[in-house]
Amino acid sequence: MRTDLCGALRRDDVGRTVSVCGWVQSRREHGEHLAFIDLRDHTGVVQCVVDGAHDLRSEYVLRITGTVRPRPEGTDNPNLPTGEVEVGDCTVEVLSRAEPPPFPIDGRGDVDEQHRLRHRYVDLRSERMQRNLRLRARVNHAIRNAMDAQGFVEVETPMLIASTPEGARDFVVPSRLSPGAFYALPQSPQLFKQLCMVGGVDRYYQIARCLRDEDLRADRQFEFAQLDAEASFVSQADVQAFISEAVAAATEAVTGERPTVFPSMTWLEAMERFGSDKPDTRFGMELVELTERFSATEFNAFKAPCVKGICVPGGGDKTRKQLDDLTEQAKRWGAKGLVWMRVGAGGELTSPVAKFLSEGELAGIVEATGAAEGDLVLIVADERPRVRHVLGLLRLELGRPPVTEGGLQFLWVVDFPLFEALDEAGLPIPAHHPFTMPHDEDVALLDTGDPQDLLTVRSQAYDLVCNGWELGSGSVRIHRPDVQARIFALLGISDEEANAKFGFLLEAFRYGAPPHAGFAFGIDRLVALLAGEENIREVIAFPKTQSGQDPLTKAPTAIDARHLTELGLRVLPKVD
RNA sequence: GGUCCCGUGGUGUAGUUUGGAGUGCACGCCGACCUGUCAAGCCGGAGGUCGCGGGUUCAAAUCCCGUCGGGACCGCCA
Repeated sequence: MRTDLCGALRRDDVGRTVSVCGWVQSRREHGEHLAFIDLRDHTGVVQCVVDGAHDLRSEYVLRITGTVRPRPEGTDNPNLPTGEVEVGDCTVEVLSRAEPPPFPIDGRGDVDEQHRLRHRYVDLRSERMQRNLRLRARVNHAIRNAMDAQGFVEVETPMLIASTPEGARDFVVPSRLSPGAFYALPQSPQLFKQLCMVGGVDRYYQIARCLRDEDLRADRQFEFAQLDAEASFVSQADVQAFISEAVAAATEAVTGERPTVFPSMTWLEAMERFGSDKPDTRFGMELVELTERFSATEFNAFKAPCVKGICVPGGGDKTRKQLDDLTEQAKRWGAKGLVWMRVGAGGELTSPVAKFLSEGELAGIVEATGAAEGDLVLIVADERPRVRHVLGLLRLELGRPPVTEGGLQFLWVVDFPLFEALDEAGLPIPAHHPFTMPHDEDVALLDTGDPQDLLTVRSQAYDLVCNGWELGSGSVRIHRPDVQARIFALLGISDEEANAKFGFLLEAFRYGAPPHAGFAFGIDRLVALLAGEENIREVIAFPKTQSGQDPLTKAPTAIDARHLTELGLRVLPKVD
C-alpha cells in the first residue's frame, strides 16, 4: 500500500515515484488548483502538492502517490527533516474521512488530560505519545537483551493466583467454577519466582504486569510493569550488578549514553541526610543535625529527642504569609510546628522564636547549616522519624527540580532495616516482606529478647532510586527453614498461619532450595524519567485517572444480574 | 480517611480579587477569495446550561454552602 514513510523522504529520494499513507496534519489552499497537504505518519510529516484540496480535511486518512522532487528555490523548510523535498504530481486516495479532532494534536499548548484520555486513540497520534510509546518499546527491548545476555530465562507466571493478606490490597476475580471463591491478580510474581529458583531455573526474569488496589498517584497506577528477576547462588552485589546492567542498557538505548557505576548509600544515611529512603540527590538542602546543639536549651520546643534543620538558599525573601502556609503544611505532614529563621547580613537570624535562643545557639544554627545572607532556615524538633519525614517533604517541596533537570542520579539504597517499627502489640512490622534475609552480622540481634534491638537489625534488602523515585527493590531471600521459622515467630505468625498463607513455598523449600536473591523495578517509572515526563500516565498507552476510571471505556462498569448470579455474587446497596 | 488547586463556545485561555447585558483573545470549525505555502494569508459566519444544585442580592461566571469531575500531595502502596 505504501512504499515509504512520510518522515523518511530526503533529497536522495528525488525522482522516485512513491506512495505514502497517513493523516492530514494541515491543508493550505492557494486557489482552485494548488494546495499543500502535510501528510503525517509516526515518522513525521511530508509536504504533498495537490491540485485542489477542498474535500481533504484535517485527520482524513490518505494514500498519496506522486513523485519526490526538490522544492523550488527558496521554499525549503529548515524546520522539517523532509523540508528540502515535496511529493508532486499527486494522486490522492481517501482511505477514511474524519470528523474534526476533539482537540489539537499538534503539541501546541496543553489539553485537559481527561479529554486526551477520552479520545486516547487521537492523542496517541501526537508526536509526544508516539515518542513515549516507542521509547518504552526500546527500553523493554534493551532490558530483555541485557537480561538474556546475562543468562536469565524469561518465564511467564500466572495472572490468576491465590490471595494473600500481606502487602497491598489485592484485586480479586470471582471464580465461576468455585462460587464464593476468588482469585487474586498478582501484586508481583514474588512467590512464583522463588518457586522457579527451587525449580532449578537458576536465573529468572519477566517483564511482569503487577496489580495493586491502592490509591493512584503521578507515579502509581493500578497496573504497572516491572522487570522482575531472581537468581540462584548469587549475592546481593551480584543482583545489583545484573540490575544495574539492565538499567544502564535501557538508559543507553534511549539517551545514547551509558550511565556510570551507580553509587550506594545506606538507608540510615539516606534518612538522616535527605529524610527519605528514596532521596533525590540532584540538589542539596540536606538535613542538618542540630540535636546536640540544643541538648541544654531553654527553648521548650527544642527539648525534643531530635532537632534537625534545612537551609533554603535564597529563601529569605518568602513573605510572612508564605511562611505561615509552609508551617501549616508542615503540621499537616505531622510536625508539631515549624521554626523559620531569615538570615540577614552578617549572619544574624530573624525569627519569632529568636528571643528564646541563646547567642551561642543562634550562632550554632548558622554554623551547622552554612546559612548565608538571604537564606531561610527551617527547623523541626520531634521524634526522630517524624523530623526526618517532615523535613524530607519540605526539602522536596522547596527545592525539587523539574524532571528534565539534573540528569539521572541513579542510587542504590542498601542496609534497609528488617523491621520498620513495632505495632501496638509490640510485634515488629517487616519493612520489606517476611522472606527477606537479615544481615549476616545482625542475626544474633534477633534473639536478645529486647524488642528495641529488633529495630536495629539490618536486612539484605536494597532499593534502586533515581531522582527521588523508587525504581525498585529487592532482597536476598531466606532459604533456610530455621531462619524463616524464627522470623515468622518474631512476627507473631504461627505455624498454622504460615502454612495457610505460604505453605506451598515453605513446603517447596523442604525439597532443596538454593540460596537466591532478586529484584524488581518499575518500567513505567524508568521510562517516564527517561522520557522527561512528570507522571507515568504519559508513558502508558491507556492509563486510568486518579479515581481509577478509564474515560475511554468507562471502566469500571456494573455487570448484569445473570452474570452476578453465575458467579454467586450479590451487590450490596451503597452505604454512606 | 484527609489537605490543597482547577472547571468559561470544539480546544486553550482572559474575565472571578472589588457582583452590573455571555465580554475579549488565540486556535479549530463552516463559507468565499487566493498558484509556493508550511502555526499560510485575507474576508465573512456559526458555535455558550460560565461543571451541576441551592443560597445571598434589584442583579451572580464572580460571593456563600453543597455536590460531581479532573489534578497534586499526606495516609495507604509487605
